[in-house]
Amino acid sequence: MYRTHTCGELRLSDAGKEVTLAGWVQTVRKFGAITFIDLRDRYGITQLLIDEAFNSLLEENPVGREFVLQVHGVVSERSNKNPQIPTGDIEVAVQRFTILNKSATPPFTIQDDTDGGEDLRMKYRYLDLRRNAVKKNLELRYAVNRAARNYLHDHGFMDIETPFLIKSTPEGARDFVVPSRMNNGEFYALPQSPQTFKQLLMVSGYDRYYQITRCFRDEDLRADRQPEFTQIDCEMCFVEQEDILQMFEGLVKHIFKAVKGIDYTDAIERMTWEDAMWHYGNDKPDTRFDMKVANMKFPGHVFPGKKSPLAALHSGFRVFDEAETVVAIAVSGCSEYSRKQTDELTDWVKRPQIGMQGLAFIKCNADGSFKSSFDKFFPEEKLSETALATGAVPGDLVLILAGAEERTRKAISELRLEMGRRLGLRKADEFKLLWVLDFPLFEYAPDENRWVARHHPFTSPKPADIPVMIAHSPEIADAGKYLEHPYAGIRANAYDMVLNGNEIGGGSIRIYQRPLQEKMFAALGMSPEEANHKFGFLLGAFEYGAPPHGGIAFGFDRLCALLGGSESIRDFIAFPKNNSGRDVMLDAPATIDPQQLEELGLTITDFKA
RNA sequence: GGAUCGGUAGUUCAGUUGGUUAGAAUGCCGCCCUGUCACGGCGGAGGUCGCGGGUUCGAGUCCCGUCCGGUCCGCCA
Repeated sequence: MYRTHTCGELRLSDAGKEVTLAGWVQTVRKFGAITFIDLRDRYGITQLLIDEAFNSLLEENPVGREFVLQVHGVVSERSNKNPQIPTGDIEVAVQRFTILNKSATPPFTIQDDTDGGEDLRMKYRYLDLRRNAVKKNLELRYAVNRAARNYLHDHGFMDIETPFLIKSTPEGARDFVVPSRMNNGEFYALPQSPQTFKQLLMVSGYDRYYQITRCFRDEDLRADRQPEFTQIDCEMCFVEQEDILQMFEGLVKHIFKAVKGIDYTDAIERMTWEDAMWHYGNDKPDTRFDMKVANMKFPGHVFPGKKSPLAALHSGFRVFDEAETVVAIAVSGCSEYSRKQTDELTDWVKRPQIGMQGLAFIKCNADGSFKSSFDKFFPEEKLSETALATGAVPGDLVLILAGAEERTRKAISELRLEMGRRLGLRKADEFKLLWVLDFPLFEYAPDENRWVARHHPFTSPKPADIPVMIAHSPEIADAGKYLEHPYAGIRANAYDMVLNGNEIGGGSIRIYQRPLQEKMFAALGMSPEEANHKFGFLLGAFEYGAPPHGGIAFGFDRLCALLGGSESIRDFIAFPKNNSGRDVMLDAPATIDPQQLEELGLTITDFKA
């Protein structure tokens, strides 16, 4: 037996016990004749005391950081206690120890506030994982996993594994591709999600399915995007949208309670996609703070039901008059911004990533007067009218952006988030959930001049919009007027769950009837032959009693990161890839032997050796 | 595919207008220290300034290229 106790469990009540511990050396503190060693394992740190009588042991067997020790000794009360650690009342007076393994000096310190940079920590990830900070994240991940499984199990969901070696479908993200040795010249693809399999399981009658499983997408990465990532993937039979919303609202609340101890008792707020775009310029708004977007001017067909408060306003200010869209936000308490500060904000919106030409502003002074960056074009009552539309009060700074609809709306959304951040309105310990509903079913792809599925091609339209889809063909005569095509107004039976401005889950009620699925493929520009080649198995399954069904998938890594208060998902994945999709520890991807290539019937024609 | 920031001691970083021998902290090594827990004190070792080219009397510093890493845009049904 290597140990009788872990390094995290001994307390004052254990004083006098003879124990054996095993672990890693955190630090060695030497004081002439006596030496303290902090011994660490997954469970904590226990101080070892090697006193005068045993000091020769240490001289004969020098011990350094990260050495693996087995020690035998007696638990004793410390004369100087350390209230900062759970084992701080005791120490183990060592009588004998064994160096189970030596360690080279680690390239960075194994501490909460390590001196190691990201790159180095990834290269030596097995050392990084010894750090408390990373360990806490993996523990949180496991807690979320367990909470999800418990909830889903309790609600009759069954975990069923689906294959990783499947067929490539060029719709959507790029596939990772795996060559087949036994079928030369042919390739598997790794799943972007188990989507079609879970739908087939519904056809098979497994009416509540879940899987916490890996998905693969060969697209460029971000702090919150990895080429392989984990989803909590769920599907249910005989459900409508409302059933799904209820069930998974419950799941997320259960996770909050189990993992963070948070009672999220309010019903999760719901918002249509159109309202999200209208009020926040964004389909995943951060609703922790208000600062809603005021729409001064916009093309009517984007928001057919909306009226702009200042649509009729003719300012004589060309920046506004010639813009497709004018939007504004009121930033609380910032009317005293200096020229330097407003210039800095202007530079911020001019950055290529935002891409605005400039920034107009109105200072709503405390005395009720207004001062704007475009005073000579606007009489004061129009400034007041504009400010009023944003809900500004004296002391506020109204920021106005003008330009092309899509870009401007995106920019005001970014500006809103940035101002929210600067004003400290995006608190890491506050959690605000939101359902976004009624997404458009289709999106227009200008470069291909066709409709693409905004969610995926298995998403059902809103029942009310199905006749529109069936009645019209997808052809777009004038690409510039695609918004006037009936398909632009078709809404999807789809829903996203948003947490603090991050999409953490999304799903839909699926199409389950062959004719409608065929119509959908046709709407996406797929010929019947093509549809049959790619998705014949699904169309076939729909011939044999497919039940109504729908589901949702949560981004597990991202959910964990958000619950852990981090923007980056890397520290919540044991062995993540870097920004270029490389595993710097394994140095993967890598070339393979010519023999392997030959077996696979592959020739590399163009690569930088 | 694009933008942007960075690459200097094992590590994290500083390095002025281009100017003598490139610094700090930490880690590492040695000596001292009987109550530390970020121990402390003294001493020491440690550098191809990512790589290649250019400008210059002179380059860590300026220019061009390239590689690596971070962040973002495009992309991610």
